[in-house]
Amino acid sequence: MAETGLARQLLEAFRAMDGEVQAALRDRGISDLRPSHARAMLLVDRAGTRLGELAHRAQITKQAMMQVVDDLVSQGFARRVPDPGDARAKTVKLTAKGLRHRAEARRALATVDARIRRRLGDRRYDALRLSLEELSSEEE
Amino acid sequence: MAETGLARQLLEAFRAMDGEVQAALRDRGISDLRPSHARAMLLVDRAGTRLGELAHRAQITKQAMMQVVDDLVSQGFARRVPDPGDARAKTVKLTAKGLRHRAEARRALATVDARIRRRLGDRRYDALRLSLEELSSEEE
DNA sequence: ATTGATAGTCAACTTGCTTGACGAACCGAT
DNA sequence: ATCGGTTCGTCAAGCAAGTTGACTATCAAT
Repeated sequence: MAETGLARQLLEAFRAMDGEVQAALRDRGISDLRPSHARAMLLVDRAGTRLGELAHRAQITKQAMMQVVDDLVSQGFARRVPDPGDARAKTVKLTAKGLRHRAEARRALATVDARIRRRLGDRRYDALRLSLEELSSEEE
Repeated sequence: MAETGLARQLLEAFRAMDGEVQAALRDRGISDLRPSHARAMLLVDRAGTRLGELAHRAQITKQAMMQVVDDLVSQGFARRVPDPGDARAKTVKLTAKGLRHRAEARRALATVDARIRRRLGDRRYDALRLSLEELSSEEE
């Protein structure tokens, strides 16, 4: 009866999960970090990572990543330090506060993933992951 | 190595598919209809459907659906006709032009879904659908 | 020394939503 | 009959997560 296309179903599933992630973050006392910002923090290396590289990892433009990093910086979770080897570049590093938040965020994300894994069972969860991967990596 | 969370993977898969849908629409000469608007058109009954009902079907607020319908109306794909039985209400109906476009849009969406079904195989496609449904319908 | 690519950034815009506030019409009970 | 609450569409504003375009400073290689 729904006759919903696959695309919409993907979006709905994402939104449902994103809601769960937000709740999981709140449960851990992290209310100042949206899921998207939390996920961005996971991409930052301990030694610092350049903006462009972060953008590449997140599959968004560097300008978009700039705004995310701007937010993280203004919240005191990250700072930009000049790259020693390249005067154009700056590496993004997490502050101590940022690292603490990231640890919690990582756990929150893992919790939600684990909950879903339990809900679907290992076999179906893995199958889902694999199918999604195939959907994403499609170029013609 | 990716260590991407499931949520992000869902979003990426959605974006990939949405891109394919847009391309499929363009291939059929429909460049004035974004995927989201195309999907909204599919929700309109032939006899006309109320705004609130459309919003309910699309799982968005009526205000959000208003904007979609505004667009469709200003593009000449739909019109608002007063509901005979309720002076508050208006039903949204597709124009002839809207119906033609919808037919094409429906084919475009079906084409993409079918392509994915072929790519994954019936078994995996159905499993994917089922898993996604379970992810969406989760309340606690 | 020039020339072209690369890193970050500023600004403006887009898409697909949300929340809040309303007036007009409807409906059920008094 | 009419009052109070609910529902319908709507106006207005704003937000989240992106995009595109233009620009500067630096770098790397000829």
